[in-house]
Amino acid sequence: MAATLQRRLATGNKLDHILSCATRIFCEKGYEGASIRDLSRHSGVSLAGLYYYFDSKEELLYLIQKHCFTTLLARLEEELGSAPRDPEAKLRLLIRNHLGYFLQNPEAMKVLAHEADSLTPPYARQVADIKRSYYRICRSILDDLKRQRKLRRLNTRLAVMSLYGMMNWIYTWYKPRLDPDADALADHMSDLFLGGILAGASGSARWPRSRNGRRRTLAA
Amino acid sequence: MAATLQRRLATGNKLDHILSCATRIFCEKGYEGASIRDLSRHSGVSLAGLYYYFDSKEELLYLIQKHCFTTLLARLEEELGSAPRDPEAKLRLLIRNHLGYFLQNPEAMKVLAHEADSLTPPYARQVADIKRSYYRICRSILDDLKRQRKLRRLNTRLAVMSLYGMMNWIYTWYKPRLDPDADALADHMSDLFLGGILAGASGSARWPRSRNGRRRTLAA
DNA sequence: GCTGGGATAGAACGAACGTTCGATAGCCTG
DNA sequence: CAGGCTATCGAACGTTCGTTCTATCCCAGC
Repeated sequence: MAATLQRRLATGNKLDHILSCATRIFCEKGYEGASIRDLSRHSGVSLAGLYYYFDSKEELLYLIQKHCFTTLLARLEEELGSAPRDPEAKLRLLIRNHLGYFLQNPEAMKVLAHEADSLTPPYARQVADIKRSYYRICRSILDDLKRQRKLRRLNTRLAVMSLYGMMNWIYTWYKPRLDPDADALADHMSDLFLGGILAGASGSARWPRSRNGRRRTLAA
Repeated sequence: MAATLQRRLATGNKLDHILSCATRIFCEKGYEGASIRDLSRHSGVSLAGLYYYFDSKEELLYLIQKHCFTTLLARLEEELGSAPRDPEAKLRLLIRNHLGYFLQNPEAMKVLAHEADSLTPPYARQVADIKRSYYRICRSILDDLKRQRKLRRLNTRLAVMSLYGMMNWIYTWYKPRLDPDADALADHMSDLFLGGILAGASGSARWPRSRNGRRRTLAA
C-alpha cells in the first residue's frame, strides 16, 4: 500500500474520478452487488488499469468512507471552533452541517450510511475512529445541554442515536423535488429533536402515561 | 411458483427452518454477500435440496420481508382496532408495536431495514404495497393529531419519516445488555417525538431562531 | 409387492467475480 | 539514444456464484 502512495499524489485527478464513479455505483447497487467490471465500464478505465490506482475493491470503499467522514468532521470542527456558542446553538449547527453535507452528496451519503458494516478490521478500524470522534462531539454537546437545562432524566446516548436515526435515514426517502432543502430540513429536525428533549425537562405528566404507567425512557 | 404452493403447505416446518436460517445469514452478510451455499451449510439442507422449497434466492428475501411486514401490520391493525383511542394514544401504540416487534426479531429487523431496496420489481411491488399500508396508517394518525391539536405548521410527511428514522436506525446501534428494553425505548421515542411535534404548536419562539432567521421546517 | 410421487442430494453448468500477469506505449533523464 | 519509470491494457487465472440435471430414497395407496 505504501508503494501506491506516491502514485496517488501525482495522479490525484484520475483517482478522484474513479472514486466518484465508484461512489455512484456503490450507491446504486450496493458494495457487494457492484463489480469492478461495472466500475471499469462507467469510468472508462480498463479492468486491469483500475488496479494501478487502488489495491482492492475494499480499499476503494475505505477511501470513499474515510474521505467523506473526514470532510464531514473537519467542517464541523471548523464551524464549532469559529465562535463560542451555547449547547443548543452548537447542536443546531451540527444538524445543519450534517444534513448540508449529506444532501450535497447524496450518493456518498448512502454509501456511508448503508455500507457502514461492509469493511473488515484493517480498514474498518480507521473509519470507526473518525466516527467515534464525531459521536463524541455530538454526545458532549448533549451532555452540556443536559447540564445547562438540568435535564436529569435525559439518556444522552439514546438521544444521540435517535438524532442519528432521524438524520441518517434520510437517504431512504428524500426526494429533492418534493422535500424541503437542507437548511429547512435541518430546522425541522432541530426543532423536533430539541422540542422533544426539552419537553421532558419538567418531569410533569404532560401526556397520558404509557400503558404500563411508567415513564422510564428518558431516565439514564 | 404455483406448483410449489401445495408443497409448501404440506412442508411448512422445513421452509420455516430455512427461512429462519436465511434471515440470520442475510442479517450477518447482507443479501448480496450471502450465498446459497452458506444457507446450505447452516441449514443442513443440500444445495440442490434447497431449491425444492423456493425458486430463487430473491424469492427467499421476498418471503422473509413479506412475512415480517405482514405480521407487523397485522399486529398493528389488531391493536388499533381493539379500542377507539385518541391520536396520541394511537401513535404511542404504533411506536410500541413497531419497536416491540423489531427488538423481538432483531435479525429480521435488519433484513427489513437494510435490504429494503434489494428486491426487483415483481417482488418489490408486493412488499411495497404492504409498506404503503403501514405508512398510510402512521400518516393518518399524524394527520388526526395535527387536526386535533391545530398544529398548522406540521409537515406530516417529514414527521413520519423522522419517526421512521428514529425507529429503524435502531438496528445499527442497539445493544440488549446496554440499552433499555423495547417498552422503555418506545416510551423514550414517543416522548421525544411527541414532545417535538407538540412543542411547535404555539408558534412562539421558544428557542433562538436559526441562523437565517426563519422557521420554515414545520411548515408544510 | 408394486408403483408413483414427495423429498433429497451429488455433480455439474455457464457465468461472473476479484485479481494478476505480461506486454506495450509514452515520456523524462542521463 | 539508451534506460527506466509511469500509465495503461488484453488476456487470463482460479474461485465462487445461482441454478439445474439426474438419480436416488422413502413411504402411502393400490
